[in-house]
Amino acid sequence: MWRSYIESTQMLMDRLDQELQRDSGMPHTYYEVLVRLSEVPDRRLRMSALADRSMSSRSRLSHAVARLEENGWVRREICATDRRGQLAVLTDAGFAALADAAPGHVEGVRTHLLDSLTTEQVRQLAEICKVIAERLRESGSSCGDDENTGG
Amino acid sequence: MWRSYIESTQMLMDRLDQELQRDSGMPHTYYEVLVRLSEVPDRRLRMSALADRSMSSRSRLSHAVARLEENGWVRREICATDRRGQLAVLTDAGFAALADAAPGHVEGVRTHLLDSLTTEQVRQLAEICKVIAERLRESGSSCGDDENTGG
DNA sequence: ATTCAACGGTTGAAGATTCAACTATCTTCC
DNA sequence: GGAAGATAGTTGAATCTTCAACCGTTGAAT
Repeated sequence: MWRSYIESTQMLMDRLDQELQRDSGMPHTYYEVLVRLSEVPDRRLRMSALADRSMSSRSRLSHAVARLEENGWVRREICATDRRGQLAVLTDAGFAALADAAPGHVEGVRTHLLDSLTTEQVRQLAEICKVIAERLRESGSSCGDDENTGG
Repeated sequence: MWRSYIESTQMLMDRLDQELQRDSGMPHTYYEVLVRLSEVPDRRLRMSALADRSMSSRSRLSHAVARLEENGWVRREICATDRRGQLAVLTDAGFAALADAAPGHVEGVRTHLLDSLTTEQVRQLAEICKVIAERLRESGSSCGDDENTGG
């Protein structure tokens, strides 16, 4: 069963990543970043909040935003209330790029995942994934990169 | 539902990868390569067969085996029947490294995945994953890297 | 006000993955 | 035998991820 899990997950993600890369020139993880930003009021989010929502380590996000910034899809702003903070802001160009990439990606998800399953199975999978994520979050002493408390 | 899928998958894999890296100094993909080799008679496999079984692109495997070879865990042999072919052979040191890493990894899978689910859910997930993988394999015009027919 | 630990985020190097050539061998067909 | 094309696998460059160290800021205790 674990074997099946690895297999299907790896293949599915590789496929979607490939399609997304081909169609929009960005990896799936970067696409996720844009998505999360697009869903939030003002299309801006603190780096750490964005990292959490996109299941990314802080340093990964830092690099990712750096690249998205080069593309003109995201812009950084300094946080007013906390001078350590940075806001990642989705630009209009970024929103456009997302709007451009989304339909194809959604279609891919449908084709490669949803269409393979019965309605009942989709329901089951949703429940299963929810439980797994919750458990991982509970037991999750570390989700980011630098969790070192000792100095 | 897709959201949950991404979330749980990403978190689960990241976690297991992290644990495996910490405990055995190798990423999950490399671990997979060793596993597949260990399961096969003579512990040796053609590169392409190994790539298929470990859900890896050919070039990824090539790099992976190069590194595993540096570690002394895998060795290459020339294929007798096809001089283009290479055999990847699991060394004794490689088998030992695998035997050393396996229990912790299995425990991780149990803790982070199986223990979160009911018996029924495990059964459901197995079926779901099987279907997804099958579908992807059917529709899979490209699993490797160089699928170019023109040249 | 000063000190010190914790927080928020970045950076550079090392490791891993992808992409697009590329070499060498094998197969097919004439 | 020889040309054309398909196969097996490798390589280097570019990209992405991780790891560990780092800097500046904030919060809390004194």
